[in-house]
This record gives sequence, C-alpha cells and structure tokens, in this order.
Amino acid sequence: MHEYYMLSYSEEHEQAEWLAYELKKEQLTLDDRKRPYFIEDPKVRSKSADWRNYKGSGFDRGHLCPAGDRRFSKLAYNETFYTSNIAPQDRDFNAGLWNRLEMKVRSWCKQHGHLYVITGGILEDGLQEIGEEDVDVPNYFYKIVCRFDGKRPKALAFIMPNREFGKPLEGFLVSVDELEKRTGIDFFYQQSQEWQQTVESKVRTNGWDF
DNA sequence: CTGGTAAAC
DNA sequence: GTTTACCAG
Repeated sequence: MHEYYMLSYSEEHEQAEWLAYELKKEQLTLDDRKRPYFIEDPKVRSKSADWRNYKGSGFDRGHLCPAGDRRFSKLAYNETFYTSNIAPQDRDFNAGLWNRLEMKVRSWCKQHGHLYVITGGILEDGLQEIGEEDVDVPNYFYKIVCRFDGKRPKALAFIMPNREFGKPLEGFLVSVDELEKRTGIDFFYQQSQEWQQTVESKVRTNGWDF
C-alpha cells in the first residue's frame, strides 16, 4: 500500500498480480520531473525483483501505474519507479498499444473527473523468464477502468497481448467475468477496505460507451 | 507520452 | 555504480 497506489506482489512471478489506483482530474498535471532509478519496493518484504533482471533481456520495464499519471508530486512520481510497479513488456507494445490505452485513460479522466484503475499482467504457469531472479514475461496484460455514474459503477476491461498489433483499443475489450477467469483474480473480494467501500458491487462491462 | 543507452562523472 | 544527455517509436 503506497501513497498513490496499492498492489499485491507475486513472489513466484516476481511482479504484481494486480495493482490498483485512483486517478483524479486534478492530478493530471504536466510537471516536468527527473526520471529516477528503478529501486526495490521498500514495502515488499520478500524483495521485489532487481531492475538488472531486465537488462539485456530485450524487454521494457513497463510501468503498471504509469509515470504519466503521477506527475503531480515528486513522491507520487518516484513511487512508480519501484520495481514492484513494472513488468517485462515488448517495446513496441509498451510504446504502442499499451501507451495508447494509458493516454485514453487520461482522456476519460479529464471527461469524468475521477476513475479507478486496476491493472497487471496475466500470470500463468510456464511463462518465459528473464534475469537471475526469473521474472516472468506475461503473454497478456489486462486493465480495468471504472467510474461511477451516480451510484452505479461502470467499467471497461481490456486484455491485450504483449506485442504490438496497431489495432484500435476496442478490439481488446472483454467482460470483467472473462477477465476474472483469465487472471484467477476476484476483483471484488481482493480489494482493500477503502476500495470496498467505494466498489459496492461487482463492476460489469458497459460497452464502449463509457 | 513510452522508454533504452552511451558517455561522463 | 550513478547520473546526464541524447535518441527512437
């Protein structure tokens, strides 16, 4: 549990199985910040994987909580450079499809003012591993974006392959039910108390009209 | 924006 | 080993 996001770390896969954060309109600033080093997450007791596992692997250290969403303060920005917040991503995917989704999330946030985001790689058996600590390379990444229309939660869920297709985001929309099956995570019961207060019922896909 | 990396310190 | 400056998608 960090100041500006929370996560559950999988020691087996050496990355977060899920990571959740709130994004508010007023947090979308354009402050210019110096990119820090990736360091171990001080709050992961089992030690989050060292960044050197990624060196020479051919994979990006892809942010789960984007640095671009956390420019409003130095702490918020630097927190995204803990190695608990990154996963191996294909370069073209990270700079392409994944980046376009992150930009779309910021655009939705500007429209609606307040969003909740849950994201991570789909962690399975038999994944490719990199580095001395065997960091798993997910074949797919997912993201749930949720907002509240009055009391009713509205959510969009995505599953994207860890490579670039050049396809529009709509092509990767899925239902939350399917996402739960694929990840093995129950997105209702796994949340913290604070989160549960807000998310009172399971979010359901509501189509592209978000 | 998303990042890597060579060169300098 | 760490930081800066520059580079590409």
